[in-house]
Amino acid sequence: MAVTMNDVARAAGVSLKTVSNVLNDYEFIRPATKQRVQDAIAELGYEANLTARSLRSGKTSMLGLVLSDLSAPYYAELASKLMKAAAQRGYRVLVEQSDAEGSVELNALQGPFRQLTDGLLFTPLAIDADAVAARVGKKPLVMLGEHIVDPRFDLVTMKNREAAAAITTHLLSSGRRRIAVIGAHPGESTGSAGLRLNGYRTALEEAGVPFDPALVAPAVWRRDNGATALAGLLDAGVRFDAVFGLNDVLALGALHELQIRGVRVPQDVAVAGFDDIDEARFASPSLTTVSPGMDEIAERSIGLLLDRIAGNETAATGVHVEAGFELKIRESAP
Amino acid sequence: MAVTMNDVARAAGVSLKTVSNVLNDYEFIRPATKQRVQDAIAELGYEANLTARSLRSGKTSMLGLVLSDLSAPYYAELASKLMKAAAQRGYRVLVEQSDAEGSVELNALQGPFRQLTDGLLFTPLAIDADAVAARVGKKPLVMLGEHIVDPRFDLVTMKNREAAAAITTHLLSSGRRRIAVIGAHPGESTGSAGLRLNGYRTALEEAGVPFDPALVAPAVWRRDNGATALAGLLDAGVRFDAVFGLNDVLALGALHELQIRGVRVPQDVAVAGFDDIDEARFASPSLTTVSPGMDEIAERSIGLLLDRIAGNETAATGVHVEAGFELKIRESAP
DNA sequence: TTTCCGGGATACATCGTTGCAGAGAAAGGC
DNA sequence: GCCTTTCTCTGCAACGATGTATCCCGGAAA
Repeated sequence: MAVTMNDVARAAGVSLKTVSNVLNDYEFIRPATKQRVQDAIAELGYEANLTARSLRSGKTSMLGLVLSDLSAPYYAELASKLMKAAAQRGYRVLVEQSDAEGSVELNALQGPFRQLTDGLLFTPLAIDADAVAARVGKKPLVMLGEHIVDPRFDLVTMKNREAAAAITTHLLSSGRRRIAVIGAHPGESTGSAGLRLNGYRTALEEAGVPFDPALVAPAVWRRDNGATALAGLLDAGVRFDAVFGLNDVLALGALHELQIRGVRVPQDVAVAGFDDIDEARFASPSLTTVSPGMDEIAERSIGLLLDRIAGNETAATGVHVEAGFELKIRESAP
Repeated sequence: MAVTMNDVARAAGVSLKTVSNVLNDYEFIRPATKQRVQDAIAELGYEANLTARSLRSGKTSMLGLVLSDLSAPYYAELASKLMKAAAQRGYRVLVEQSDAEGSVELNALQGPFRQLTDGLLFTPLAIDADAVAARVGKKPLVMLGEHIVDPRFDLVTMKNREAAAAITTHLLSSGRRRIAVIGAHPGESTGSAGLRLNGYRTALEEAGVPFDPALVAPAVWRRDNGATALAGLLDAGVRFDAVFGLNDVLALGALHELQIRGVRVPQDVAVAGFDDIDEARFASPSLTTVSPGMDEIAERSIGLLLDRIAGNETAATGVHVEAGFELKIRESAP
């Protein structure tokens, strides 16, 4: 049996509630009493039972993080930073992998997962705003990413359009004119893929370069798909002098395929990505990409969520935060 | 207020305890009663309160996973697989990042983190077996990795020595004679670094190739350190025709540095790694490495831990499991 | 001296479950 | 027809903490 508050109370010769008061920094306790209780706690090695505390208080000190796949480098790095930011403020993060399955996402909103957490960081991929709205209870929820942009929800995101436009402009300014895009999600206009593609088109337009749909290859955002999508373009005889992978793993997969085929990077084809995962810096050649301000995203989203939980943030409508971005010009597209 | 068992009981016209019995699949309930309770549950949208259940039962249905850094690809992939394996059996995984800090590791063994979980998957890096033994309570703990190999603890690991020897032999068999090693941890003999280095030396010995300490570069296992360590060797004028990174990110960092310096891989220098992270397949050139059976490790460690929790595994001494390995011969060292 | 006030401590109920013990009814054995 | 066993369901206590209400006491005010 573990040591309980009762044991401490007995040892200190005070009531149960006084021990509780000491632990919760209640204002009016005589210093001597407080000391006695603290000594007893130290002596017995008492540790508060978090489960009991949760039951009574209704708080768990855990935040939920729903994402598709923790093994994707972007999510792994993000999760790591979120956990550190949360830990600094006394919270833990419980991760749920959805595999982009709608059913999992829905369950995360109302099932046991929700119960275990005081608030949710949610990266929806399969469900839409109304589905979320219908199921989200009164517990705070902050959207991450851009699949759902809706005034009803708090949102922390990045400048997808602007950053994609900036990197496209960079490619254009180095003389590239036929820039293939890998990782489009046809029909999508709000998600990351849609916004980044939009940024790409905006940049082309500004530069007066015509948009060629043949250059756009759809792909689910995984490394292997980056390679196959690029292979598809080459095999179809599409000609291009640059590749913009809508995220880094796609770009790296494409880079790999180019090198297999003996296409020189950046001489024959320049390659750019998006995310600036650790790996991008050390690819061969190193990958030109966009750093979307992951540190800022982690800090702000944890901050916003905790403000909602504490009731410090009271905006009736969703707060939208956009982190800044930074181009990382490297060897693959100088 | 959420719907409680009491509400369900009232709605179904049975006692609180009967509802509990239905939920816990108690044997002796009339089908009609069971049905009535289930209907009431469905109608009211009742969901069991996990916190209350935990308090009463002493189980949380969560497993703890302690590792140094979730953003390291190997750990990210492992965590992802562990979470999936656990989810299949009705458990969640709560991750704690230790940053290889002893204090964090110790706290994970006894603090709140331990309380929140029914069992621990532990990758110790900073503390030793006695420190663990002194603090580990009665809750099950399974060691992952090889920093601590001790008959007192359950352990799921990989064939570090054998696999490292196999890949070294592969390099030797392709004619390489001076194989640099990156990522050694001086003075360590039991951890992954120590065992893999040991395997390397064994293979050299068997092949009758002399061991040259100058070829061994220490490095903490991160990509950037792989690059700097390799640069150090080159700058020191050490000559070699192959590089064995003790894990993949080290090898990839080294690969990057080689390419910056214009060293051709594999023509001038072959490169091999260890872990077979997703990235290895798509590096340029693709990375020869060892797949350490991560799926098996994930399955077996979750299985073992849950067996301990359920009391199905009763061996008084630690159970040691070693997953099989497989060489992945790719372009960087054909 | 009495009254009032606020600091300092306490008792009790409560959060929503599950374990234990037991009650009542039906079924089986002689 | 009685006793035992099996089934079905119930009530109460308990898990370990916190919120509310209350009580006691010493000093200030009347």
